Amino acid sequence: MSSSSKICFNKECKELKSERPRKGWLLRGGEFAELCDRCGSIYEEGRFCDTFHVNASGWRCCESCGKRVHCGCITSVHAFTLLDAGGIECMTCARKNVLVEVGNPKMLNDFGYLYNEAPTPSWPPSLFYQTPFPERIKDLSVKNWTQLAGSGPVPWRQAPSLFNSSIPQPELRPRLPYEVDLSAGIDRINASERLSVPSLEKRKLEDFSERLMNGGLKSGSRDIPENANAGWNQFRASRSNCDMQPSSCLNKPQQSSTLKDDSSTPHFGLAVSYASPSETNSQIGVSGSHLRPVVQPPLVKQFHGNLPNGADSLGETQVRNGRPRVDARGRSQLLPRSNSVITPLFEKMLSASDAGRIGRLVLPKKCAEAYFPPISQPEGLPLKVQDSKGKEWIFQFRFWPNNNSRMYVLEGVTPCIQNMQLQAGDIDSVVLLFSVTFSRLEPEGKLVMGFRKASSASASDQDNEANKAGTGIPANGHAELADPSSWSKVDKSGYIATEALGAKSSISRKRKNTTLGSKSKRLKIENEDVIELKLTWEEAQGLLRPPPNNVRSVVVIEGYEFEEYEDAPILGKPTIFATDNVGEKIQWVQCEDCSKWRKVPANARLPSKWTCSGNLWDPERSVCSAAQELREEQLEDLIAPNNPASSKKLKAAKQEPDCVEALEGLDTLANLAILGEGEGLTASSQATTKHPRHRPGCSCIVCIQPPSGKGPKHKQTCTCNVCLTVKRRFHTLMLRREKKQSEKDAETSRKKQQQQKLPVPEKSADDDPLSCSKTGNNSPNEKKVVSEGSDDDSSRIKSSTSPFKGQIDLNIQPEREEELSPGSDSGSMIRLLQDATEKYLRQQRLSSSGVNTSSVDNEGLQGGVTGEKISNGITLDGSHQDTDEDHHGSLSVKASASISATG
DNA sequence: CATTAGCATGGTC
DNA sequence: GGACCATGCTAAT
Repeated sequence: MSSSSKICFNKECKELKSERPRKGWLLRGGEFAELCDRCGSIYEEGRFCDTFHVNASGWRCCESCGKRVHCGCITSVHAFTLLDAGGIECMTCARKNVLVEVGNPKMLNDFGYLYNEAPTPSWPPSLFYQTPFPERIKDLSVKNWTQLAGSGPVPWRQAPSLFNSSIPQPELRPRLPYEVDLSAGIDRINASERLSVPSLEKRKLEDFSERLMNGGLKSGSRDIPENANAGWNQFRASRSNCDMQPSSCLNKPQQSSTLKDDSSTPHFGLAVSYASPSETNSQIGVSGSHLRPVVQPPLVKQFHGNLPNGADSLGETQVRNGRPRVDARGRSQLLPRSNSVITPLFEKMLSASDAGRIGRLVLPKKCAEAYFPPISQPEGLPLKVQDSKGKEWIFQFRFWPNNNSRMYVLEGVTPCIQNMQLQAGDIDSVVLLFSVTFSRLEPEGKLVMGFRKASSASASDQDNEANKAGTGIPANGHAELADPSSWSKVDKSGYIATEALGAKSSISRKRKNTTLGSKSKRLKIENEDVIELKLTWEEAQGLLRPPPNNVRSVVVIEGYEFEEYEDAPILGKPTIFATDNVGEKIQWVQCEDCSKWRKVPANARLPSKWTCSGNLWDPERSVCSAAQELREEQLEDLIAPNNPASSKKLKAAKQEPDCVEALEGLDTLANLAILGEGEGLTASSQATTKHPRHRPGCSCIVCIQPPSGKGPKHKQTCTCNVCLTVKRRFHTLMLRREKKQSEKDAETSRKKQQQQKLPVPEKSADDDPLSCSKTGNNSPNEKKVVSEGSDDDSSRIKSSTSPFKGQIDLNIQPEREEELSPGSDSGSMIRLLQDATEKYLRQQRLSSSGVNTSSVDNEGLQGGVTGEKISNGITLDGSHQDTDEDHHGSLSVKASASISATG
């Protein structure tokens, strides 16, 4: 340990360190070299090698600028990057080159969201080093992907402001040459036994360098996928797949040759990075960083809070998503070392044809339309996807017309699948044992693909999967994660448990009769146990605690403070997070001895063996003899939703997610192994068949989508959930807007009237959007519209100025806002909107003399919707760019005119 | 002839 | 019966 000596760590220097030694480079041991002031300054100025290693070997010249760079010591390890073609490049040049590309705003255009392989400009030098810089270059170059993919602007997802990061550019000074892996593939957190794999240690040292600070703290954008599965060094394989991934290869100016072994030995980001900013489980504000034993996730303190976007992004996401909070929570849990979040999108069991040589992966239509860029041409577009190893693939995302509908496929997946070692030889097992998952890395919008091992080993041992005692955690399959060679076989994506079950059932069925396969292949999650598993994922995150010795050192990196622990975090005492009656976050913990539940602060970190005596917060209840504060029924309420046994009742669905944050389930940790990709958490209620994360009632873009295909799928009188939802939302929106507008009008009118000294008209007429013109509203802003087909004079509808000035997102899934374009089933949605609009107008008419309420949802919807068009006044603006007439442009509804009456 | 691309068919929900 | 999707089939390369 550098600190052990009082002498400057620089062996060329014999000076004593000052009281506060200057920090130098990161040592292999995870500590920083402590230097004397002079050396520290020299180091910081980047002159260390120039000063002390002048005569040392290892000097090379930058291929770009010719500058001499010392490549032979730990100090300068980050000062250069290896070029595929040989030679090295100083980081200045490397960065310059990268940034030039990265900084290209065009990357953010159109497909930037997804294809932006957007390495952040803030890539730390170390990344270049550790991970073959060339790889990064490749990534960057893949920006061309935009063009590849770009068959036109496809606002599927807005490009994140990756390049607007306020995060300061890292200095080029060498730093943290080793360790610190924040990436912490959650999936890999799991079992410690894996951690013990000897080889891992080395790997960790060599591969996991400072992702924590660099990747995690700064860029973050690229981290998750890696941590999800491996690392950025995995790209090499792409070489062998060049033919299959033309773009990828073409865009790869440089290949990493020096690190290719990396890919063969996948990362084991054992470190845990748990930062759950928003989540209530404050107990773990940990993020892993961690140095040392490969196995340990160091805890990073305040990780999120310090992140530029961390919590915010999450919060925003939650808000914007408008999804069940559980989802958000799940996501928040998956915030390894950065503010990036992986949003599980969907998964698909691999079918024989998917895994076959044809290389076509059939995508569930709804998912494809919901989460992939809209495509209007059958040819589709190239889709860049990063696999769990960090390797990038480009698939052709396209569709085939099929029965007036579309059949979406991803072409060119074979190499990927093969690469994942899911390869044939046993296609059957591939089909049966794996599923592919798709997630989106936020905010980058990058598509991340993962393979999940639905079942481990051969079908014969599937039984093990059934051994999901309580938590339903597959008994096996995780150990494999520890084995690099098999790593790729195991997916780390979230829904493992689910898949395991699904796979299991599919396996058994399929083995008997392949024709039955499709049934099980469907993305259905109907086993309650699965739900439990997913819940446990969250739980697991709440179980990490600082290691017993709690020997920590605080390291400030890039302005962020990290707590580093020598030992791996331990699994803490399972607790139940809740909110007490005064709204404070607390957690309930059970005494090891008396089993009574005690209330402790939410941020209390409790040892796994916690007893009442440890109740420092409530002296009165610091002894087992003290009565339990929590009543049994209350306890049940708390536990039930999360308790595997009781969760079967799906009580969780009724629970306020905020109240119960975590629960028991150490077993879950094992599950973490497979929850790698950051995917994982799911809602507490049962998933729908449409989306693993979605529950009945979910109104996300996927779930709400009307059956796709051509032609109206929903009649105007349809009262299905989708229609009702759309209508309701639309209605609500209209009401709101109208109200707003009315208020404005009222204000305007008042002013005007005051000016004219005219009697103030009935306020209600102005304030109430529902007050139709009958009331004699003379608002100057009032516009009129003929409600076609109206058969009564009540058809006068005052809507004042356009309630729809802007676009209306009926999906209330902002993340899809930009994607609501052509490819989707917007046609149907438009129709629904029309219906809703009509409904609304009708209601307005009908209730013209009354005050409308917001509870109109259904009644209004039920009643006589005619086929009348709302072409008057309201423009349903669908830019019909899709060749498919049913795929209208967007869902945005623009009512350019106000609705008014014509009598 | 092998492979690929695209469409069609049929099973399942 | 419609929608979805696995997969078969065939034309094209």
